[in-house]
Amino acid sequence: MVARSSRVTIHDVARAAGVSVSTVSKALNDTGRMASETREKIKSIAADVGFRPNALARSLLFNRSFTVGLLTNDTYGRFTLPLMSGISEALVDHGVSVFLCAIEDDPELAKVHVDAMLDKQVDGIIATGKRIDRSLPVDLAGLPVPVVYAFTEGVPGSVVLTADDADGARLAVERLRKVGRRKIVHVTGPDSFVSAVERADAFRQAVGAGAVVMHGTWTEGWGHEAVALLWDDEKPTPDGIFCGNDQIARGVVDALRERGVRVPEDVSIVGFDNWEIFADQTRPALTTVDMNLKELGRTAGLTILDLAEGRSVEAGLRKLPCKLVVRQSCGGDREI
Amino acid sequence: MVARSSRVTIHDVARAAGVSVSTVSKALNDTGRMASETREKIKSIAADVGFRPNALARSLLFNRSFTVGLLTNDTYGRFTLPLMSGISEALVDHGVSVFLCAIEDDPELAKVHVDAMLDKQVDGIIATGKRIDRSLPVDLAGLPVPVVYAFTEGVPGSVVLTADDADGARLAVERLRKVGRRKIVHVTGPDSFVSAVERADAFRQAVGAGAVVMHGTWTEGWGHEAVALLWDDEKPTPDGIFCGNDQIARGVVDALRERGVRVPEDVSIVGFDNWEIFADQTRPALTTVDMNLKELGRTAGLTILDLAEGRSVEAGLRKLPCKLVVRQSCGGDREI
DNA sequence: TTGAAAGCGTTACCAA
DNA sequence: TTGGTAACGCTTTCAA
Repeated sequence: MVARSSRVTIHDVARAAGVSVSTVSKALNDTGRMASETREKIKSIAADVGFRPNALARSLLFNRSFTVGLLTNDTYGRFTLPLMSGISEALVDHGVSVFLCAIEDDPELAKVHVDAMLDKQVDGIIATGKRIDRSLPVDLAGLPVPVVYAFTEGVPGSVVLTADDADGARLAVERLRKVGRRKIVHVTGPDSFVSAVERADAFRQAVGAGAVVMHGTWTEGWGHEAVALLWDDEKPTPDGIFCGNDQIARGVVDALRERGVRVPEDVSIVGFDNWEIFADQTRPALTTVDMNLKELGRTAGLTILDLAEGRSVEAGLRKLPCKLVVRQSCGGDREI
Repeated sequence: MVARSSRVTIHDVARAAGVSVSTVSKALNDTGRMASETREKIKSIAADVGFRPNALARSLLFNRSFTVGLLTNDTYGRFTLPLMSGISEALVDHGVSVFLCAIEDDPELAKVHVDAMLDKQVDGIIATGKRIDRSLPVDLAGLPVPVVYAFTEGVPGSVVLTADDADGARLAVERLRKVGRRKIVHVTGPDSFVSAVERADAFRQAVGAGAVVMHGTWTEGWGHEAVALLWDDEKPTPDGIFCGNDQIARGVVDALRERGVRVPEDVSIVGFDNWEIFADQTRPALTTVDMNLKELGRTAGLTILDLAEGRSVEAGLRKLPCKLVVRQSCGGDREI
């Protein structure tokens, strides 16, 4: 047995207006030719009875569901949420909604979700994760819908969007230089992360000969440890530290305070990520690199839309610029 | 003009199997009567050609989209993500997908999203937010689909799910008592939050006469300040502090360390939220109350499903129990 | 045991 | 200017 809808259909509008269903359709969609009087009358009646077309029926007809899937294994949502927000913002104007699927690192679960999305005829899938050099635990190649990878590894020949790590590193060094820092070191995460390596390379290039890069973990603890290594040494201490993320920066700032080293008077600190919960609560608040994840999301959304609507998009890795968010940890925030 | 699907339809299966469309449907759905040989043969052919029924078509027919909407104004996702994860986990087994809509505090945007969800015939809507005593900027009453409120204020007569704040407070005090603490104070957020008040009331009841509750902001800074107030006083200092969230707890722990007060040897600390990024990184790691948001999400998902499938659900506010996550800041983690 | 036909709600084509 | 009809992909009823 088939359930009955309790909602207002186009038939109801047609009956109320005393015209045919096709006339109503044409009136509401501003298609076809008809007396503008009739059109207006129908529109007003439709509004009165609260008619809204059933998107499922239209989707079936157009073979477009106005729906995209967002697949993520970033459980904690550090990257997914801003991305999601950008995607949604870009697509809502086009009437497109977003299915969010959290797949952890479970290939089975991932497959279930992908199948569910395909069954529901999503117009495209955006894949995202925690790092650019790891792929999701599911093969998205050869799907009957377009796929865009954002902040996760894509298959060869696919469209991949990510933040420009080198650009971020350059922004950080540039800022440290601008406030007069000359002995700058980089304290960052493991060199098994492509992001860490790209930032480190750009850092070395910007700082020049003798650039010091310290790889560790992405934690506050490593920030403390790095400060101990730098200050318990005989060598001269740095006057600027570029940290690979805001957690490390937080650790560095706390460790320096405990040693009586003033931030930003004695040492300037720049973080990475602009994770506001850390950046704002650190004393002093962190000047940090923002990866523009929301903008990345917006771009991903528009790209998947282009693809879904048959416009061609250049394949390959596209790096979007970062921006620097100035707070107090670097100094110069008042003068500049 | 109407676009053509490039996917395998039931017609393709019928053609390949040399039977009619209706026979294929019956075979695959295990309905109707037919030679089990035929049925198996059709099933195998369907699998071979990779047939998956178009969910849109079925939805249109059944008037069930196997889709629910999750509406949130919790931009930062502190509460939304675990909730979402629970919802998704509970519903994926039922073939239900989740539309996530972030609406900030924009009523216009909220309406756009709600309309989009209704157009897409969602089977129900779960509304969630940042606090139980504020409602979303959109009226969800009188919608043609069921609504469940989770962690946000609902309209009278609706189904509202939330964490049991009093239970959380009791768990915290119980733990502090268990490790031998006798002079316990509660440092928490503003008394304009119902959650803060409910926890404080339960705290007072558990601790008894002379219970000290200090209201402030939900920040690390307030944690520092509270410690200053408590320790710069002439009065005897507490040996246990129950904090209203993990950020306050972090501030308290840091402030105590700076004063040379040992945690947990001299003072035991219990936080609230189990926000892992704070709880884990605090030294010592925080023993804290977990609101079981994932479980709350699971319950919300199953509840909306009940409603969508016509089963009746008791209206009103339902409080789900919290749990204590033991780390090192309270002590007793090894003995007990 | 199988298949033709109607119908879910909508849009588009063509005839009136 | 308007309306009948077919079609989107599927399930179900009813007839063969």
